[in-house]
Amino acid sequence: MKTLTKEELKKVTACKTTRFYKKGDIIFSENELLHGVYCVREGICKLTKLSANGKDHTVKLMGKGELIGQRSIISGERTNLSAIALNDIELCFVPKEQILGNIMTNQEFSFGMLQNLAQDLREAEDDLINMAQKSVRQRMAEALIYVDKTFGKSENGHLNVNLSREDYASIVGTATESAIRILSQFKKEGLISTEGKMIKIENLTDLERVE
Amino acid sequence: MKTLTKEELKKVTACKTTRFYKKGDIIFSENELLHGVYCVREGICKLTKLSANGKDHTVKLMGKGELIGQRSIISGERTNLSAIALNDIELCFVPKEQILGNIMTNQEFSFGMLQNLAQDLREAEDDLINMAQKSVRQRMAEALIYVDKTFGKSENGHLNVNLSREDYASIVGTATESAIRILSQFKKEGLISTEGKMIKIENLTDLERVE
DNA sequence: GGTAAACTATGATAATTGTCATGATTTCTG
DNA sequence: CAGAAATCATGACAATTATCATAGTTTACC
Repeated sequence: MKTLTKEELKKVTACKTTRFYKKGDIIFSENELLHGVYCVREGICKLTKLSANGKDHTVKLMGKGELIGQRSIISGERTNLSAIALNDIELCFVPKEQILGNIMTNQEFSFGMLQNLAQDLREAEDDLINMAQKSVRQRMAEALIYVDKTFGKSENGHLNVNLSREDYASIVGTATESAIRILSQFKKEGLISTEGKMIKIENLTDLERVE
Repeated sequence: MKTLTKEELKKVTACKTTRFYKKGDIIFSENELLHGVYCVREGICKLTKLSANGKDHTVKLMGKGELIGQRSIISGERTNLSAIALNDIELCFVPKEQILGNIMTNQEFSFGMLQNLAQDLREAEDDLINMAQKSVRQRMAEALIYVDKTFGKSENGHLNVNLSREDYASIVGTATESAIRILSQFKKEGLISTEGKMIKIENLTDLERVE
């Protein structure tokens, strides 16, 4: 957004609206036509896809400042993922006309968008390869590290984002029971500790070494 | 490329060069800085990533008309994948200055690029979810259908692209032995037939239904 | 055309992960 | 605060997939 001129920014500000969602609310579902993009102001949401067996897989967690729905707006296709609030969140909605207009008239904005997508693509490819080549145990360790690095921890050291075991299973791509089992193992091994559903990383170095 | 003006096209044509590679040749490796993008003129190549255990995973097969390396050029990062020729191929190389120049001056070209990346991103996300949620058997069936749909078959019905069992294993994300076993099963079930390493799809309908 | 190298095939077995069942905790809500 | 609902935990077992071993086939090349 920082690539827009003052004039353009004024227009965007004029037409953007703020929306609030509660934990568990669906921002949009798979196979919808979006009318704009969302930017996360506060809170966290997940992008997921439902599978045939009723489970869903979490492709990405989105935090403050991240754009949701840009891919669909650019390609003009329906959404391939759904977006669901993981806690109470505040989004700012910008109509697609605004986005597409700026893309066609402001090269810098357009290039910024290109870089965003390039980054997302790289991440998706890396995730694909992790999924293909790493064990559930290793992917779980990486998921914990990812949540830690991306969303930080509170004063007492617990991960800021409170995900259920089911959420972790959905990120890692495994059964909920397997996720629980592995987290229990990590606890026994002293890699993490838990307090209710809150998780604290106790030994990052060894967690990074998990194989 | 069709979004360029005559003038711009003339410039691209002036600086582009044609390169030939033999089967197995490395076009570029992981973690390289690219000086331009490649467009496939003839033949097929694969984009792969090596894992810790020495196996590699194939992210995508690239055929005639497809662009390679655009992500790296746009993000300015090193490559995350390597590109390897699957048969004798002809590529046309365009220096990055040309591409970046056109992105900054031609909105239509830039938008076309955006749509390319959006498409790639969608495919990568879909692949990721397939990897997470489908069985090896199902992914193998889909790989065969993909190769059939994308690269077609010869007069006698065999798949045009001749991939080794190891190549299939790398696409599906499994051990070579598992890939061989599953193809043998498919053969017994009458879904496919083979002649040497050439594969013919005998029953597409049932292959699509594999679970 | 023969030989080495690469690839395909298949069995036996082990490791990983999923599924089902059941109970303990925690969290939510009135 | 109590009861219900959701979540977490763990065992037993089944299914899937990987690994190792070994042999047959095809392909490439001198």
